Amino acid sequence: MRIGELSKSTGVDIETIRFYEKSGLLPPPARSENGYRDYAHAHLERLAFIRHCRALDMSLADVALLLDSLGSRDPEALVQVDALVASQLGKVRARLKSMQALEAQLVALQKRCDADHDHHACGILEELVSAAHGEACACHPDLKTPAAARPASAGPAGAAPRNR
Amino acid sequence: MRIGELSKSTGVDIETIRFYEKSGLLPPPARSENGYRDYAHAHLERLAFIRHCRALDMSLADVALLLDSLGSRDPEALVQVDALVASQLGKVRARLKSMQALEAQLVALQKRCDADHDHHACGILEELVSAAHGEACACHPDLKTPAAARPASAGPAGAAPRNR
DNA sequence: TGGATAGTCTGTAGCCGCTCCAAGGTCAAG
DNA sequence: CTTGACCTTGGAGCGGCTACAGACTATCCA
Repeated sequence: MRIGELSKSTGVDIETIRFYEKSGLLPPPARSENGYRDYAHAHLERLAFIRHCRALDMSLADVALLLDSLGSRDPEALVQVDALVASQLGKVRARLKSMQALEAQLVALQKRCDADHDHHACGILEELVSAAHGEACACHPDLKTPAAARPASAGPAGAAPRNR
Repeated sequence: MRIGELSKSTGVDIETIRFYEKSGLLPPPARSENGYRDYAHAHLERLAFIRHCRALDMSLADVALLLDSLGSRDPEALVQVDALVASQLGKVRARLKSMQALEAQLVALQKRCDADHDHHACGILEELVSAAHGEACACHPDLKTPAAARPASAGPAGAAPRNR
């Protein structure tokens, strides 16, 4: 099975497949005489597994961990799998919460604009500017005091720019 | 106002401030004799504006657009602002939807594991593997046929790995 | 037999939005 | 006079791809 076939049957881009190989997630396949990669069925399975995990928004590092657990008979590995899924769920829920706050903020912003539609200026920009002044704003009431120290880790539910 | 002060009063990391300057979002401030950056109040406002937009999960490119609109009296710019907020809301809602699907999938996965706790193997891994086989799985029923062509743009609600 | 087209190879660079580091300059307090 | 806090520049690194360039191979049709 050549890389194009594998790509088509999994829906994973060719470049991405090679990228997975380079990063050690997908073992290097055999090569046919012409140097083309020659994948076995196991590769397809493994690749599908990877994509399934990625669809669950796991990091590639986490996926690598799972793949290790897959191979081992070690019962401790299974505990790790449990923990990984739980932590993943936690992450997703946290992000979900902040996205919901975000949605509300955007809706507020949009309403503000509709309301001001006949006036001389767009309410949205006014709103964003007044936020910059540190005044209370419809969409971001919790940011009233810009000088306040931010919680060191994991910002408020108000969806701070996500870092790595 | 030196960069440290600005950083403290906005909660924005010093490195990030310099990064914004480099990328043209924050205009280069005056310099005092020793070469230190010397910010005016306008910079603080602009920086707060940027962070507010980032908190709404807008891209820096979008923020740059908004900042342009801020300066101009052009009524067309305001239409653009409208559109930008609307599209942002659309993006957030789409992502929200896929995150919710994702949550459900993870919960299903977790349940599967609890159920199998006394058995010889962890249900989670079995589940993920069976997904790789293309069998129906509790958490990802829409991925039954891996060979099926994927919708070209914007994958199913099932939260495919997000691209740019 | 030749040429077009499609597939594959390697390697490198770019994207976003930061974040961190090294190596040095500047300044106030003790 | 040293210590320590602050500032400067430039460059590299993160994750997870994505997009090249330039070369080779394979397959088709005339």
